[in-house]
Formats: sequence, structure tokens, C-alpha cells
Amino acid sequence: MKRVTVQQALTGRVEVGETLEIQGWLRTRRDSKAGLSFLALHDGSCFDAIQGVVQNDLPNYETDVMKLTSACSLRIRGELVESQGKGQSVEIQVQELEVIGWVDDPETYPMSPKRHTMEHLREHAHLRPRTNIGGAVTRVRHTLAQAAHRFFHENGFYWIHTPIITASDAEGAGEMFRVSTLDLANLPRTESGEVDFSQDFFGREAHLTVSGQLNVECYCSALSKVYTFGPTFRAENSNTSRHLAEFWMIEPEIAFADLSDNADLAEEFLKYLFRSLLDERPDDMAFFAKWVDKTCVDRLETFIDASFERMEYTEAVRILEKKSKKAKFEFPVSYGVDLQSEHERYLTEKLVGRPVVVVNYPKDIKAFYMRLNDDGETVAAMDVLAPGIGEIIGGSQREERLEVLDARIAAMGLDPTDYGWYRDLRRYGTVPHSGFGLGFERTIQYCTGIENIRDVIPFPRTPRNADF
RNA sequence: UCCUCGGUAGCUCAAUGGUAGAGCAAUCGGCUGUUAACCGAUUGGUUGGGGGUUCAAGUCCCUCCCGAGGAGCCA
Repeated sequence: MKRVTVQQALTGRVEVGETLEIQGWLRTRRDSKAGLSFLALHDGSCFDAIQGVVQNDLPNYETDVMKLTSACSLRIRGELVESQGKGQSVEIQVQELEVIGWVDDPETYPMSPKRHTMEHLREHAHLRPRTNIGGAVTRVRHTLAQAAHRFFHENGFYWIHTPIITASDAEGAGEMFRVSTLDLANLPRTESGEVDFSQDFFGREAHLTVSGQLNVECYCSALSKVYTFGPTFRAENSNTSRHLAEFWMIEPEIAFADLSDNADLAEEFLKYLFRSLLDERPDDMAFFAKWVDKTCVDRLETFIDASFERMEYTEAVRILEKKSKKAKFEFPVSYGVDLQSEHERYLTEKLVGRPVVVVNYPKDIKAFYMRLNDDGETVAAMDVLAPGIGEIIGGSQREERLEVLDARIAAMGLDPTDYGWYRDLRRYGTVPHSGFGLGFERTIQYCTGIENIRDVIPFPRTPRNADF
């Protein structure tokens, strides 16, 4: 008797005629008064459920089988046989069935065997992985994460575990969540009446990280090719289908590399991810193509075959200005202002029809650490824009020249003493280096066509919502 | 945070200011191998909370809460 997963049973690990044992959850039960019932059993190991056929002479047919409802957990033993029906090649002729867990009050079980809205699934995030779409998203997410690590490993990158808690108070990538053990009802005060963080756990203010970039630059300046892959936190009050308060970001950083190398890396990396996904999860991708977004598989294949579209910011603005009347933009476009969502969408969706890299933005709309170009006006920044999502990657060549970095820090009104260790990288053997941040959830959205980012992470954290 | 649209049965949605309905799910019965099975019946409601207008409010007004789409911020 082999105990196997549904995936193993369906893919030849068990020969027809062998007996096997499978454990899982019931998706549906269909009865035929020919004296048999059909059970669809899933265990998450693959998209498909396996069909168990139960004859009514089973000792517990009336007492157990006829009472089964969706989501009951079961252990079945039986023979793997070729199916007499359509829709599956093999099925299990059940010889023994054991109910492990019943469903309490089936009428109110939230994942009843019918179609549900994404909002409903989200409100039951603890049960959502049992659904077709919940399972498919989970496997796709895993596959993309594994592919990311594999890509970097195979290309000589080292994975750096950058800190979740940071006392760097000037990363400048958005609002931060405070980390503190102070008693909120009884805050220690300094003589001038301000909160005395010297009495806090770290002896100073601390927050959850908004990016591992500054930390990973340190390791880049020693191990040459590195990356982080971990959770990041933004306390922005963003209520959109593209933002989470807690999300996962992949941030590679490469030494002796300019912006063009950076864009090459982004392109090669994304293609590797998409190729892996199509190769490894055809079952789940077929489901998304059928029920969620008919174009998702084609989109990935096109991306893999095509070269990245690259465009200068100046060029992008020129095109947008030319098209602004026809496209009826709500906001005007001109050199020196950041592109609005509608402009980004126009570029990637209408003009190019696939992801596009916009490079060399005006320095005033970008971060202090981005490398100043020779024109003195722009910085070596890049944004990868994807149809339906907008910015999926943000990156840049970093400023490696200490005096230029200091001038930028000063010009932006930042305090150089906050950047002591970061400046040291430029003092001791500085090198040109580049990197980017890829929003992991946005990548999953792009691959699956799922519209709301809250549906591609197990337990989404958003303003006013940290349930589960 | 701003704009727009929503909140009615377990779920998805109907309902001129005048008796709250349907489909699915669930339960029961029928059906000779089903595939989101099918056919019949039954059960199922404090219409998001609070306040107001009215003879009468799911429906109109005020307010709060929650959700979605878009914007800003960004990945």
C-alpha cells in the first residue's frame, strides 16, 4: 500500500492496478443511484483533484459517505484504475474510506461548492487556500520564489538576509511602522518634553524596513553580486489594488555595473521567472488563462521571446506630449514632472503593449542615492512598467562618488551624519554599482492576471486590516 | 487621505415610499458512470450600525462602520 499525494497518483508514480492511500479534503460529492458516489478529493499537491468512486456496498456507505459535504477531510484506500468516465484518465476504486474531520454546519461553511467573489474569499483568508484559485496562487507564488532563488544562485549571487528592524531613519522610501517597547500610556519624556527614545529597546527610534537596499549595498561592495528577498513594510495609507502595507521585495545589487547592466539583469531575471513558471505550473496557468485572464500565458510567452523596450524619460515625455490630446490625459505632461499612472499605462499598454523600461529621470524627482548623469540634470534611474500594474520594478545605478553623493544629500536637506556607514562605502574602495527592487506580489499579479494584490499574498495587510 | 459606486437569506443578486423574491449552497426525495451533474420539494431574513422624515422606509435625509474601483504615494 503506497501512501501518495494526488499529484503522484495522477502523474504515474502509481501504476494502474496498484492499491494506494490518499489523504485530502473533499471538494464535491456526486451520487448516482446506480449505487455509487463520485468523490473529488484534493490535497493541494497539484491543481487537479482525484476522483474516488465509492460503491454502495461499502460498510460505511450510508453512515459516512452519504453524509459527506464539501471540505470533509478523508483518508481513502483503493485501487488505481482507468476511469470509465470522461474528464480524468485514472481514478480510485475506493475499498476503504475513513472520515478524519467532518464539516460543522455545512450550510454556513464559507467555501461552499459554488463560485465565490474574490472579496468573499478574501474575507475568509484562512479557508481560501482550499479553493481552486487559492491553491493555484499559492503554487505559483512558491514556484516564482523558488525560481528567483535558483536564478540568483546559478548566476553567482549571494542571498543577504538584510534586517527587518532598522534604526536607519532616513531611507526615504515612504512612511515607516515604528518598532517600540515603550509603554504607550506612559511615555518617557526628555526635559524638552519630547518622547525619550534613548529609553526604548534599541536606545533610539526604530522602524520596520522599507527596503533592504542600503544594507545590501554593503554586501555588494564585497561579494559583488548579492540580493535580498524578504518582507518590506510601508505605512502609507494606500488603498489601491496594487499596494500592501506588508509585501515581499526582491532586490539584487551588482558591483562594477551601470544602469544598462542593471536593465539587462532585470530583463534576464524576469524572463527566467516566467519561463520557469510556464514550465513548472502548466496546470495552474491553464486555470488562470481559462477563468481569470485569457491572455496571461500568451503574455508571458511574448515577453520571453521579445526584447525589453527601453526608453529615455525625455523621449517618453516627448511622446506623451505629442499624444496628450488624442489620449485625453487628465494631467498634463511636461519635462521635470513624474509620470502619472495614466501616462505609465499609456506607455506600457497602448504604445508598447508589453513591459517598458524608462530610464534617466530628472534628478529632482528621484532619490538621493541615484547616480547623477553627465548632463547634471538626470539620474541613472529606471522604472519597469507593466501593463495593468504600472511600476513593477524601480531601480538605479547608485552614486559611487563621495563628493557627488554628499552634494546630493545636502541639496535634499538630509543630514549627512545619518549616512555615516553608507558614505563609508564610497570612502573605502568605492565601485560603480546598480540594483533594483522587484515587487514580488506585483510580479504574481502580472503572471496570473489577478487584479487585486490582496489576492496574491496569503494574509494581506492593508490600512485598517490585519485580520488573521 | 480624496473622488465615485456599493452593503438585502450561508453565497451572488432582484424588489415605483405600500405583503422582502430568485439562482446557487444546505436538507429531503428522484435519477444505471457523474464532471460547477441533472429533476422535484423543503428550510432559510433584526435589509451594515445609530439617528431622522413619513400614516408607512430595504427604498428618502444625516451620521458612523465596512467593501470595491479610480487618484495620490510607491514596489
